[in-house]
Amino acid sequence: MAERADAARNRRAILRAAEELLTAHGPDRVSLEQVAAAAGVAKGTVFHRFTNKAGLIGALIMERLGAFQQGYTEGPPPLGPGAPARERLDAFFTALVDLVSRNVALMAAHERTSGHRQDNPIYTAWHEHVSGLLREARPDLDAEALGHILLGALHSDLIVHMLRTGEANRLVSALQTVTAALLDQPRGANEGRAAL
Amino acid sequence: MAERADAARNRRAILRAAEELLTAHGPDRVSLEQVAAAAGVAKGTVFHRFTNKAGLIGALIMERLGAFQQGYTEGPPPLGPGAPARERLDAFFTALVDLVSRNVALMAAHERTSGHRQDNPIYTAWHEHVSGLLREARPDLDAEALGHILLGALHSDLIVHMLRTGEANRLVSALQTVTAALLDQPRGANEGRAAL
Amino acid sequence: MAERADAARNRRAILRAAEELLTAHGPDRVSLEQVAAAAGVAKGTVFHRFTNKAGLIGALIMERLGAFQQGYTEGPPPLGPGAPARERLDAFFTALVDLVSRNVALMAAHERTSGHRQDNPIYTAWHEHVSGLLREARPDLDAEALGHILLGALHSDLIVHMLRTGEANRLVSALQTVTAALLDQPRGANEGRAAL
Amino acid sequence: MAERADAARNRRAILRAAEELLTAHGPDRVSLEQVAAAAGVAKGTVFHRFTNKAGLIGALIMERLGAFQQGYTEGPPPLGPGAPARERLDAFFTALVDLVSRNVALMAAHERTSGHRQDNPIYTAWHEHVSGLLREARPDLDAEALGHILLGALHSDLIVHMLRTGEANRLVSALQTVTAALLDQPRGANEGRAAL
DNA sequence: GGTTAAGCGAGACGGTACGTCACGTCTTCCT
DNA sequence: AGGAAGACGTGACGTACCGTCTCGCTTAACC
Repeated sequence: MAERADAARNRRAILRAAEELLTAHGPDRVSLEQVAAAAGVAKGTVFHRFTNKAGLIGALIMERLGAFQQGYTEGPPPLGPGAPARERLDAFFTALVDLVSRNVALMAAHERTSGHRQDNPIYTAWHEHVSGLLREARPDLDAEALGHILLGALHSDLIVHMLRTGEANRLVSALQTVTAALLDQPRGANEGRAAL
Repeated sequence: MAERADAARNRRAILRAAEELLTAHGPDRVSLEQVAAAAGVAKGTVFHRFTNKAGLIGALIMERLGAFQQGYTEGPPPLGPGAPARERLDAFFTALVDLVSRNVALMAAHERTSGHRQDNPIYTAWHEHVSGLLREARPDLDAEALGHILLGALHSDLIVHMLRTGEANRLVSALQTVTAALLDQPRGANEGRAAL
Repeated sequence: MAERADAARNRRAILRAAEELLTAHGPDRVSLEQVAAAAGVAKGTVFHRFTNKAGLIGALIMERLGAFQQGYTEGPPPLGPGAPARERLDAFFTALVDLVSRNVALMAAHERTSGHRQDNPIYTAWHEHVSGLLREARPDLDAEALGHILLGALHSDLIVHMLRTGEANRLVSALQTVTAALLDQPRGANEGRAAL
Repeated sequence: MAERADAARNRRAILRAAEELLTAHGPDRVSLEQVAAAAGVAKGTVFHRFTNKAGLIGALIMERLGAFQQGYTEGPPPLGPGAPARERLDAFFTALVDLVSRNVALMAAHERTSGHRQDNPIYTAWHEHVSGLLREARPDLDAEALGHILLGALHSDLIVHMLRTGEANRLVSALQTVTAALLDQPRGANEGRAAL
């Protein structure tokens, strides 16, 4: 059955109210009752729709980041397919740091309320993308583990820390430094040490 | 006045009880009332001693990680001073991943209950150590940002993820791959791209 | 238009399910959703048919007590017309206590969910019957008020209490004692005190 | 430990607020949250103190009816000891109808939210009083059952019904008619019929 | 026997109150 | 006098139920 008209209206109202309150005060200072009140809706409705606070924040995140998914899978190069791996990685991190920066509050809320990052479908997609590109350029490296390390730089804590001094671009540069170093590294240079 | 005997006894009892319960069930599933009960103490005592849940977990962490501090600042090489930067970094990450792995539950609890990582004295010390060594070996790189990225790999989420498949050593290897790549990278190789 | 076949089938199924659940667990422990499920029907159907919980229980009561109505208005003596008032009253209370005893759970449910007893058509009919007979035998008494008092003995609480010890017949006896005392009382014996 | 000062203050505030709201709107139209708000207290406090709505109303009833207990057990005749049973019964019902009339709303609330009347300590005390006096005057009757019947007249529904027309005194008169009839009835008059 | 519109069934939905839980505080008692 | 004890106040959470609403289906009456 299609979503009822009033349901859709309330869904939007709740998301908008949640977005505003969460970005303004942070997830722990906002109760779902406040969200409900701000949306002009009863508390039960919020739970009915989004199960709990994590669900609500998750839906918000999806709304924000869902569109980005397309950009790096189907969009034009250098973000999308068609460019060499290194350039796609650089573009990906640039775009991602930017995206996360613009949604820090929500991301932080999400990290606090959700479980393991690695169980999150969005993170999983990002990781597959990054490790795929790494593997493409350097099949001899442990792309999976390296992917996790690189994406670790996108924890909201760190982003906030860098944003405080207005130096988010340093983070991008550093990430690009790392990828460059990895892709340029002579093959087998690290062989003997992996056994440690 | 020195700490009274009963106070010290209770302090220890609370820490032991908290440790056991937290590692068993995670921070959100354990109330301080349970901790108090398990320690054979009243709730007020727990708060009197540790202020709140974050304080209690912080004390536990300190107890566990405090000793390690000495190892990398004053201990014997390659962890302590005396070895080349790269070896010290390798040793540091090896030891740290091991340490965190053995205390994953507590670390996760700490991450959930504390504020920004970057405001935490332990993290700060780690970061100063890592970025110091990086700077020593490669003064031309942004050691500070790179330090944060490398330490990002020690988020409990990721450790847990790697431990699930018993592959924590892959994480160590990957970290060493990254440091090796960074330290071996031709100077200035990344210059032009940082401006992106 | 006559009631549709499926509608009739569902109506019966709902009544049967409601009856069973209500007598088993009491009205507050049974949701209409449970009733619907037990009847193999959607919740909306229950509301469509019976408006609300009070309506459903009311319908059940009607089903049970409706037949009795005939007994005391048109049936054979001593319950029906033809016998002296005292005997009819005795027969009425005997029959009524028995009837209520056999439907205690439903009666209790009904009392809880309906409004004032005195607004209920069934109760009204009972009261008119009883006060009519009283007035017939003793026009000098306040038959209306006495009728309410006598019928007060049929509150489910009291019936349950008496049934617990298997002494419902004591209640019948006591009621008959009261009616006998009232009808035998010398006229005007109470006159002076009513002014109190 | 004695009740803390703030606890006592809150207890009183809650009772006052509950009293006012309940008598004004009835129990089903008043939420404990409203009571809490009106009392200037958090919802949790109300539950902490009174467990649930039934508990709160029960406490209110106790407060109102507790004092009356003394009147008929230790007070001056004709209510208290010293007068003949019949006069004490008359006085008791007169006083009780008056008391209930003045607290109809609360009594109705109590009946709706509590369980069986017969399990209620106040009702039990009333019943023991009434049946004791009946037994004293007429040991040959079933004082226990008759006591329940007489007290049945004090159901709030009936009181409300009588109050509607300003005829609560008719109820008192009728009750006195019944007791007079019972006490005056020739001994053994009802013998043969009890076997029915 | 096919058509159709009114009644009916289904269950998602909005709303309200409830009771629970854990936190952190406060007073009081004990050592 | 400092520490321990636990009653207390607080507010968010998630649950349960009610009654409503919309939409799709069925069925019985009519062509």
